[in-house]
Amino acid sequence: MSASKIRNMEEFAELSGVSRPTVSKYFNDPASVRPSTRTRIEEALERHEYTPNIYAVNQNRRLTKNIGIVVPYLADPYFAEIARTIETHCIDAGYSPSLFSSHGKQNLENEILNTLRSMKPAGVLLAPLGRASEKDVVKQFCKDVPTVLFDSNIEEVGDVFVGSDNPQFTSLMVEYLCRTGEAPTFLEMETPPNPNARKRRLGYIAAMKKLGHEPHILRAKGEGWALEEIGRREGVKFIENNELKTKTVLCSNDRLAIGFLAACYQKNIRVGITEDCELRVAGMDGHPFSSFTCPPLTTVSHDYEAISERSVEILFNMIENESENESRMEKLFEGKLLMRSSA
Amino acid sequence: MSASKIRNMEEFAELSGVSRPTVSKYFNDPASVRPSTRTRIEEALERHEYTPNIYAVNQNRRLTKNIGIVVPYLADPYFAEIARTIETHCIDAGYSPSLFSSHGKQNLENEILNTLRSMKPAGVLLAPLGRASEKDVVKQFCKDVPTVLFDSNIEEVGDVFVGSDNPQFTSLMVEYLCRTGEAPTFLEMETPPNPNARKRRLGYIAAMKKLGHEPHILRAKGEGWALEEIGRREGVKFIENNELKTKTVLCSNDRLAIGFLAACYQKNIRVGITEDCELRVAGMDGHPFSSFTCPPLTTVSHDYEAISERSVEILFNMIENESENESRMEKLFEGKLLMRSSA
DNA sequence: ACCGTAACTTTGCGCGCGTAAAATTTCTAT
DNA sequence: ATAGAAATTTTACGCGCGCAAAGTTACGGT
Repeated sequence: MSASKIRNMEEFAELSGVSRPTVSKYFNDPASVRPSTRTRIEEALERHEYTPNIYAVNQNRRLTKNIGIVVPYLADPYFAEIARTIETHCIDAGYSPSLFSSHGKQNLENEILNTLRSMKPAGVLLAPLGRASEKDVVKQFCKDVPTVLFDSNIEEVGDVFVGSDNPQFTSLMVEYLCRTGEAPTFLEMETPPNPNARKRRLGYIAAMKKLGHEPHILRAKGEGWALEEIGRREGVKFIENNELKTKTVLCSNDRLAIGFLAACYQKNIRVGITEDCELRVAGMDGHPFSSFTCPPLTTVSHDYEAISERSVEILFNMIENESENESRMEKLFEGKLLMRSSA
Repeated sequence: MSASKIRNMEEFAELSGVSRPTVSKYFNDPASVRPSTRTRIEEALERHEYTPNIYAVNQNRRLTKNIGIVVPYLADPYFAEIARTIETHCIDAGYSPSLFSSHGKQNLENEILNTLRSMKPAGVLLAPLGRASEKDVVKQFCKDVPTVLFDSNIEEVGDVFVGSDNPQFTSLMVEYLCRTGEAPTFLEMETPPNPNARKRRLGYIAAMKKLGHEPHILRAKGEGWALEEIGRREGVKFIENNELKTKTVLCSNDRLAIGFLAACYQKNIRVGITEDCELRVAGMDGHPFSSFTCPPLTTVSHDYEAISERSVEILFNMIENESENESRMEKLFEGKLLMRSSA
């Protein structure tokens, strides 16, 4: 708000009639200086527009106020959504979040971890690529930097994992599907990009056996993160080859389900729970777009809010307590069944 | 790769048998030191694992190597996709991109611009909120920092805008729709979150008149970025109130169209171009999910690659040439018609 | 072999700020 | 009012590195 721009804290301190270190103290915690002093600084601040140089600040602070957020694939609205929530929580707590996406590539994930390391962040929230992650690299990173793993668990890596209870997802959905109709066939990726898929498959098998049904699994070929495309392409094949043994299909995740719905449409198969429908299709994740498919997708939703809130909370605890890493901690949240009209 | 970790450039210089400033020079441009010197440094680098402190570097450099990327809403796959492409281009050019999302909120956009300013970035690629942006704030920012505006234009703000030719989008689509069937009704937001919508409406009106049709516009009520939800909710209303005067609907953007398709499904209206369909629906944007709707959405796609590549290219030019801001420059790209089965 | 120039390396300084220790002020209890 | 403790402010130093100027080395022409 002033004509004269301040160059540094020294100058600003002079203008506000306080010594520089006091000003420094004020910026680190306004409540830590005497009210009268604080007022003088804040009045000067209104007149003179000054912000401490973040680079100088970060160079000298033992620990920066930066928080790294890493997701495997930001173009996936699920991650975009959860990143958004986490980001907001960090800002509210007075930290500066930096968002990174691995874009599904291992080498990029490694590079990001290196960049992050050199940022000396107070902590990092990392959703690893999973299967494609270089386990040793991630492990070492977790040792160097306070890190909370989320979404995708890597065995024995890091001190904390926060995510969803995948077996619960499947058993919940399988029970629902069996209760309301025919037992489901399971559709998944042959080589899933992340380890949650495996847990879901095992959960499916367990749930089916428990209910006295024979598991039946369909494996879609394909690599990478273009799950919808894979779901459609492989879905068409399965339909054409008549490999759908049942009238109910449970997809390992919503994006696959969205692709599979497109396949059904293409092959003129009516999906839904009404009389005139031939097939029921369900997904898992509670993908932001799952309520706009035709028909709207029945799915099990992550507890987005709880996962992101808890991740951040735990990370802040780690930061403040310099956490003695006792035993590895896993915090899992249950999913919620979203009954819509596809199954 | 070593046991002893290096504390600073001084130490590393000693270990590599070169003076510190020479090492500094090497890190700024490895080619700027004598080959023999370079070899010595690189050999030491293999033995000792050292990275310059980015904060110290950025504090002292006239200009950092940081590039800011700001999008209005990262949970929108369109922006996620374009951000991803831009990010990659920046990295390839040796810069460090930082990604920010305004999450549709003006105050967040302003905060981000402030953060960015204090990061002393070499340049910024900014997709402003548009209507919701605080014009003066953005304008001032563009004066302070080399900035390329993309996606959403703000009149007289900044030196460069790169985006799509919205009128061309609509005229292309209107012509196609009229050629292949009934002239379209236009469905848009009553209060669109960004200014492209206005250009599209005007483009629609112009194209319709040119072809001798009376424009007909439907306005969906609602605020914010939940476009699919608005498209569905309002779509249902329009259908129930019988406000669709024609058998063809052109939506102002794909997300609205996706919502509208859901509305049609809900109201049991068959959408498509085959005999048995009652309605044709088209969108605009080439949204990543538009090919997985049921039916797959006919739309006009942005030239994502061209827009992101050109934006970055222009920004780098501005950075290198300290560009004398001649006249304001606008670079518009044409859209490509994606004929699918919804219209 | 010698000199001049270009290319490179070294010297020396300063960037803007955090922070420990010293000096000062403020507050509390008598 | 006053000593002593507590809270705050000041002094003094260092962080790790970029950069300009000075010094040194390499190289080509004669």
